[in-house]
Amino acid sequence: MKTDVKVDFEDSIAPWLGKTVKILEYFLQEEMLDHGLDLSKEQMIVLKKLNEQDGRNQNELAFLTLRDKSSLTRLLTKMENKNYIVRKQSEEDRRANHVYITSLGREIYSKSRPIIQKMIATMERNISEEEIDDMITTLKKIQYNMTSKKAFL
Amino acid sequence: MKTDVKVDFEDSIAPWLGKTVKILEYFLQEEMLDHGLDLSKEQMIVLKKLNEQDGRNQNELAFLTLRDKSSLTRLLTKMENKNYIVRKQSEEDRRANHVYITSLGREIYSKSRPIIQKMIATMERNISEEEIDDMITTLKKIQYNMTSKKAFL
DNA sequence: TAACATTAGTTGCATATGCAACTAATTTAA
DNA sequence: TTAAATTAGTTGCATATGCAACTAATGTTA
Repeated sequence: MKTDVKVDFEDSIAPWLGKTVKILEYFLQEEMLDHGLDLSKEQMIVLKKLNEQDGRNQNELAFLTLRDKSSLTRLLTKMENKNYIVRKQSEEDRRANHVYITSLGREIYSKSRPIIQKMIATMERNISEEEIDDMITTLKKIQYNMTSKKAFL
Repeated sequence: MKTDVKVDFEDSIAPWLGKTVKILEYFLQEEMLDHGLDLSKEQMIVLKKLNEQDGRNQNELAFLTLRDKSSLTRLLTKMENKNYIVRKQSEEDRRANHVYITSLGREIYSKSRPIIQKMIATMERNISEEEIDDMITTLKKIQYNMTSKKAFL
């Protein structure tokens, strides 16, 4: 008989997820500082998305990075001040800005990659590929549960 | 042959973890607002720890909640202003403050519990207990990897 | 016990964040 | 084609956060 949902927060995945992510964030932050990189993890994610596909507009970037558009606005402003990106008003739709990564942005981004790889190598040490795949599968299920409309009925 | 660590960020657990946690945070935030609860998730975690054991000092609370002590200072100040907690200077060590949850704090905390339970029920829907336990096991391994000193050699 | 080191907590400075209200541009409808 | 609705982005206001430098109290040690 295991139809009931666990009642105690402690038994659920939630606090474990939160704690793990926090630990990863601390690791990343510290590594960034140690390497003298003037780049927050949030900015790094934006650079990553732009590196994959340049010229997206802010709406797309906000969606892709799971951020409120106002938060993205300010993030981009800081990145623009550091010359990591540039905004260019779209000619087809003057409300929209295309966002481009600069060569300095690419340089900084490429410097951050080894840090990410080190983090991944560290966290996945002694964990089998199968275990990792299983976890990703479960995470996807959770994401589906949280975002599908039926969940809220 | 699977001794190599995955090189691409996309294949690793990290972004899945980050995204899942963000989605959970959005859910929680929205539910709190909908229920008219003047309580952030961070404040909720503090209340939870105090509800378990009252009178801890700020250092302990910062450690338990994985927060910088300065961040905790400000969190507590806001909570004190809302009369959810009180600080009392320790008589044995006048540098330290004991932190106590008030009756209003307990009331607010108990109102938040159904929200947490709803979140857990939603996220764990159609996920077996075994799957959940496996995930927690893997999360613990990751936490160990990130915090054990050997990881940094 | 006086000098030094450590510890608990606070504050300045910088970053990131969400919601709601807003502007300006574009699209839809009447 | 003009009015209404929608959309992209910005800004005000509030929260939360880390690091480094700081104060005050306690502990250590010479």
